[in-house]
Amino acid sequence: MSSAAVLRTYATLPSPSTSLPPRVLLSHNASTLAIFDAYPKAKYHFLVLPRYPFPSNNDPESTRSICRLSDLDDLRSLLTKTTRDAREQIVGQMAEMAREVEEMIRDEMVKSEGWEWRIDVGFHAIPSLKHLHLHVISDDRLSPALKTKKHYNSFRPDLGFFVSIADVQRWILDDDDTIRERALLGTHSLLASPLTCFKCDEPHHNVPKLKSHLEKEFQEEGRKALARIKKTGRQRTSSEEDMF
DNA sequence: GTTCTAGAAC
DNA sequence: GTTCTAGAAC
Repeated sequence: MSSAAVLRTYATLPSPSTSLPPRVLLSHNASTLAIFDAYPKAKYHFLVLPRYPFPSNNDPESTRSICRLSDLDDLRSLLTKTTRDAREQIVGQMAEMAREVEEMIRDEMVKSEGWEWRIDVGFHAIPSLKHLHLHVISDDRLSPALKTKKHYNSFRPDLGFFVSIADVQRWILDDDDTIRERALLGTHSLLASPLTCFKCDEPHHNVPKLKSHLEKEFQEEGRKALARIKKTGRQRTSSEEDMF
């Protein structure tokens, strides 16, 4: 399947685990699905989708939905069309599933590479696929499917096109329309921003050169992390541990 | 979102 | 001459 509606198809399945193969479905619960991104833009890249009908936290068994299907088109419609209570529940459930996915990714990182690296969790301001989806993506950005400047810039954590889940949760708490409107101003033109490394700001002439630089960044991070683990027995400092 | 490919960039 | 990008088609 490869239409723009594929995510919506997944999100409306009454029984995801019997309809989707394990190479597509990572996990699910009453309100959300976690799936493998079909064209991963990093070593680890998953999507978290709200299911429809979306059940209320107060009545998880009910088949009644707390929002309309069209309210789940994208981040903008979630933030502008749903009730405050509904969007709080939807984003809250998505964030919870994203945390579970992060845990699975960290386990895999330790198994495969022996160290853990950053994971970014956020939405695209202007998505190409219909149905709200939250990206959970490792910050190596090393993948054969990452081919264009657009791909790369759409996941830059600092550009405004990729909107972190933390920002979205803050807007919902503040419940301020002006903040929300300003925050959703991410435009397509951002994707034409110059190619620079989001870790060290170094500019690069084209995507292949950027990709070999990212490979170097990853190797170097790994070298440092493994050295620290060897020396201290753990990767993070005690103050960093408190954040997890 | 991807694939294909013409022509720009080098 | 080859590599790479970006717009059209899907």
